[in-house]
Amino acid sequence: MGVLRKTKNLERVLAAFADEGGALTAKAVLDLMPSGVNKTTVYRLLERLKDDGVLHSFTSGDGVVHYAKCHACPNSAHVHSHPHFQCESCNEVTCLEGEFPLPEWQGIRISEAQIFLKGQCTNCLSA
Amino acid sequence: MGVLRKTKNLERVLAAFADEGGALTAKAVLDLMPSGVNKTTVYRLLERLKDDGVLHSFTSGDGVVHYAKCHACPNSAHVHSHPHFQCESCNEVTCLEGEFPLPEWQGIRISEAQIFLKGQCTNCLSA
DNA sequence: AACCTTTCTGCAACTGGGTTGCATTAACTT
DNA sequence: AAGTTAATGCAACCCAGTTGCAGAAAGGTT
Repeated sequence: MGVLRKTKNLERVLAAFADEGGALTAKAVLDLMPSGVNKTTVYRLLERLKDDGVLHSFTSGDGVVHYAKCHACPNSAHVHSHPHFQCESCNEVTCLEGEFPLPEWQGIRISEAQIFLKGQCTNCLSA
Repeated sequence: MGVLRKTKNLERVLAAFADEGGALTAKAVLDLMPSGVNKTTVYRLLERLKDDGVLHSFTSGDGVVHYAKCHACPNSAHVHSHPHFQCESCNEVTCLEGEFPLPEWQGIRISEAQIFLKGQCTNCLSA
């Protein structure tokens, strides 16, 4: 599929991710849209942007799907085994840069790791 | 809360986890119960067993909640930062023994890690 | 045994996130 | 401006999980 037309709603979604450095849930994106925009539209836009490699999605520890911009993603290899992090104080969810060293485990072969960390972010630590 | 009475359903749930070494979803447990048992009952039993420290729950990479027996859990300290693993061939979900070394990241303090790995399990590798 | 109390269970209704089909509207092409 | 096709809104739906309540089963007491 992918995005083919530059609509108002598409620009608004992109603007939302441009402003926010972190990750957003579908509901958070919907709340940022003007009232009247349907949730189906938001879900479809997020899905399309994912297909296009503009966004990637991941699931936070409590099962909520988050979307974030793809920074250094060569469109060819979308690995996204980088960890995601949620601050327990401000609840902000962010992508941590850099790949995570895949752990070794005997007897099994690991091909993919989804790592979700919780703790205190820089801002909240110094506050 | 916690479990107070030894009912048929409770024994059936415990039996399900005794047979399966791995983790089960609420739906999987419900499917193992005799027809007529209500899903609400299963959800409540799982919740109670969690409160009692018999089971722990975690979310797989795609946001599905799984339950598994607590092996070496001192009832006092339920950390469960051990990784969970899903075989991409047989789809079995298991707990990997041993704690995972919490990664270091500069600027933030990490207090909790949820790690979900995918790959090939021992059985499927040798098959 | 019968009786009483409390927990457990089933039911139905509901919530919340997400999806689908279809008719309408808006974007791009010519 | 007209035609094509994508994007949108809407309503209805699916699925996992929750809630309130009435009735059934456990366990204790006599």
